[in-house]
Amino acid sequence: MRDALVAAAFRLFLERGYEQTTVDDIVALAGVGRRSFFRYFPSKEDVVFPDHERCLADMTAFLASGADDDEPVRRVCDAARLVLRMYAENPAFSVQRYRLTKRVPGLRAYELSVVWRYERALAEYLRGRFAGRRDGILRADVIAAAVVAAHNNALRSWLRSDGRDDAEAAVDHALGHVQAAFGAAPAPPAGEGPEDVVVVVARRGAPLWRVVQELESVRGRG
Amino acid sequence: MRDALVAAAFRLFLERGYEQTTVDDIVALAGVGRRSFFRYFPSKEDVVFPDHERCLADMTAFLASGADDDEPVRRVCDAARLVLRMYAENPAFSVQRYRLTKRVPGLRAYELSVVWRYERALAEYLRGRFAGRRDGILRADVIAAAVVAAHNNALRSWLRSDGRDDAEAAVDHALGHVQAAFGAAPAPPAGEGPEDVVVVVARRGAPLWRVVQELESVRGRG
DNA sequence: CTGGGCACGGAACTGAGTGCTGTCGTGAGC
DNA sequence: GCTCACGACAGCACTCAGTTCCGTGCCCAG
Repeated sequence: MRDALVAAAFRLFLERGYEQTTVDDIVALAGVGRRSFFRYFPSKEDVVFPDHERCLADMTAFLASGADDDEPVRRVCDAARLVLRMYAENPAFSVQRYRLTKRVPGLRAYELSVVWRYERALAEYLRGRFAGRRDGILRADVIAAAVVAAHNNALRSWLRSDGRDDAEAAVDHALGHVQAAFGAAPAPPAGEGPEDVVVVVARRGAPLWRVVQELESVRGRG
Repeated sequence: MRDALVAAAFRLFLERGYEQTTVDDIVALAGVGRRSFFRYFPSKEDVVFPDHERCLADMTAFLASGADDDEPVRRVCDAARLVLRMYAENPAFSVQRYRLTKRVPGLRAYELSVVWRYERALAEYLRGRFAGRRDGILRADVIAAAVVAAHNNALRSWLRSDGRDDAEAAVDHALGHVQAAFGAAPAPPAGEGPEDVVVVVARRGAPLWRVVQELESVRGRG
C-alpha cells in the first residue's frame, strides 16, 4: 500500500508536476481512499521522501551503538556515509527525486528539515564526545555542519551525473577535506591505544612552527 | 500596516500560540481585511520573520560590493555578523521570536529555509572567490556551512541568555574557530586535499625534538 | 454466533492561500 | 470642477491540504 502510493505519486509528479497533482489524484490512481494516504504519510511532502525516517533511525542507532573507541570525526563521517548508501541503493529513484526537489520550492524546504535532523543527530553525538572540552558544543555544531555540507556536495554532484559517477569515492574525497580540517586521522595501528600516542594532522604547506605549537598544546593536554 | 499586522500577530501568537491563531484572528485584531494580510506577507510564517528579506538583501549587497582584496573567509564572517546585528537591533523581539520558533515545528522549518538562503549567499560568494582552485566548490560549501553553524551557535546562546550576554563577543569567538580551521592557515600553493596532509603518530613520552625530526623528514619526502 | 480490535473508506469540517470583483481615495490631465 | 486612471483595500468564492468523526468489512478469540 505504501509502495503503491509512492509509485502512483511519482508517476503523477513526473508527468504533470508536484503542485499540479492533488492528493485526490494520487489516491484515485492508487485506488485507495483519501484517508489512507494520510495514514501512511503525515503530509503530501512525505511521500517524496519515503525512506528518510528509517535512515535517520539507522543513523542514530549507528551512533548510539558502537563503543566510543575511535575518533569522533571519523565516526560521524561514517554515519554520513549511511545516508549516501541509502541514496545509492535506488539511483534511478534518487535522481528523479533530486530533479523534483530542485524545481519545487516546497520540497526544497521539506528536504532542509530532513537534512537538519541528520545534522542534529551528528551534532548531538559530537556534543557527547566533546563534553567537558572547552567550546565542545561549538566545535560539535561546526563539525556536524561541515560534514553534512561535504556529504551533500558529493551527493549532489553524484545526482547531477545521473548516478553514473562513483558516489562512494566522491563522498570519501569530500569528507577527507573535513577530516583534514578538523583533525581526524587514520586509525592508530593495532596494539597502540589512544592513550599513549599523539596523532597530529598537518597541512603540508603549513609552517613548521605552527605544527609544533599544535603538537605541544596536545601534549600539554595529555 | 505591516507593523500593525506584525504587532497583532505576535500579541496573539504569544497569548494563545501560533497554530491556535488563524489569519482571520490577526486581521480582525489589526482591523484590516484578510486579503491585505497576504498582500504584505506571502504566508502566515512570513509575519514571524518580517525583516529577513531585507537582511538577506543587505548581505548579498555587502558581498557583491567590496573589492575582493581581503581574505575570503574573513569576508563571509563579516557578512554573517550583519545577521547578528539585525537580531541585536531588537533584542526583546528576537527573544520572543526565538521562543516561538523553538516550540513550533512549522516555524522551525521555515527558519531553516531562511538560514539556507543566507548560507547559499555565502557559498556563492566563496565559490566565486575560489573559482579555478581545485575543490573550490566543495571548500566554499563547507566553509559557508561552518560559518553559518558557528554564527547560529553564538546567536542561540545569546538568545537563550534573553539578550543579556554580549552578542558581538560571542559571535567573534565562534567565528574565530572557523577562521582558525579554514582561514588562518595560509592556503597551500597547489590546492589541497587528503593527499596534501601529513599525519604524524608519536608516543606521548617521546622527546619533542625527536618528533620534530621525524616531522621534517616526512615533509622532506613529500 | 458474537464481540472486539483493526485497517480502510468516505463525508464533513477547518484553515491557508488565491482569484476576482467592487469600492474608495488620490492625483494627473483637460 | 470634472473625469479618468491607478493603486490600496475589503469581501466573497474557490481550491486544496490536513483533521475529525463515523461507518464498514475483516479476522480472530471466546
